[in-house]
Amino acid sequence: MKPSKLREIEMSCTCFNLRKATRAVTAVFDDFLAASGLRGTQFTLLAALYQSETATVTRLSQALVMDRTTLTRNLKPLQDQGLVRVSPGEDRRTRALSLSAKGRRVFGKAVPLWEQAQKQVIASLGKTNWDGLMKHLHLTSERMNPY
Amino acid sequence: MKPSKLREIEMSCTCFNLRKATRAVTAVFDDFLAASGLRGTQFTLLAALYQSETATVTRLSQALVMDRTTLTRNLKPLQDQGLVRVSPGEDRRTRALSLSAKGRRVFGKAVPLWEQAQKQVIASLGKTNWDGLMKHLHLTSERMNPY
DNA sequence: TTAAAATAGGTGCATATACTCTTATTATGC
DNA sequence: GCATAATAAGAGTATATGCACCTATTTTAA
Repeated sequence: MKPSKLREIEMSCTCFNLRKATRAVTAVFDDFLAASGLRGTQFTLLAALYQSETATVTRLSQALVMDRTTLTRNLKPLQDQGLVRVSPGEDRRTRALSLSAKGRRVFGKAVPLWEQAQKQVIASLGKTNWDGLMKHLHLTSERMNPY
Repeated sequence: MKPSKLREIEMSCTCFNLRKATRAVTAVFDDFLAASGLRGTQFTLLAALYQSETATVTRLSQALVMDRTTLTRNLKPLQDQGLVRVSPGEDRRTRALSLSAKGRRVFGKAVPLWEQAQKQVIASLGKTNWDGLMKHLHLTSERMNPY
């Protein structure tokens, strides 16, 4: 295998370059959100639960387009910190997910931090490039997902 | 907090949308590469090691722009499978990383599978959109990374 | 030359991701 | 009404990610 070929793989691999960019952006969000005690991923979960009256694990995982079992694990630390409550659902199979008062408080404090992170990322890229990035990310999620 | 605000967070969060797209694309690559026994991330590591004569953990982590300790953990299963060899380096501090014969063989078999995955992703997005995605990902990595 | 700083690397801990398998419960078809 | 399908969720296992901390070396500077 030629060296040029290998450089091409690194430059052109959609998976690698997505993961690399995700690592970088996640670090920015985690830094800004640190003061709230939340990670970027956790902020998303709280945001999704903030208004929902009817969240269950399966429904939420579908809404966020993530694996159900991944969501279960991601909810664990939020439960442990008392931010998310898990109560009996409509069914004896289902569990209702909701934010606790503390969860709402923490999320409320985190929103301005999230806005700062978002602002910094947009400023770093320039608005036009950021718009382009988001457009392509939305398209990618749409076209890839078998859901 | 208004529902519209929350929907906006989900639609506009750079971190969430990057992670979501990454999950989707990673699944495609992992599926195609499954026959080789490699994950997308592992394929990248083997590609980087394929030609390198002077790889060490730190140098490779810098080349791939990933945390050094993450790389250490990611190399572990490849070592265990006998694909990557770790030998004494120039220093008594450093360790030299290289592909074993088996590692080269497995990587060689995986390349066409990677090409299929890549082709499918490009086809799903359309070449123009894929070009746009990659351009924005490269830009994002450049602008975000403090390295 | 030797104490301090820099470098290379690993571990502990915690979270993020997802496949497979299992259990419990509900819904369906006959 | 009951056997079977489908649904909801958790556990086991494995990889991916990165911070804080630690050890072992090498380099540098006084």
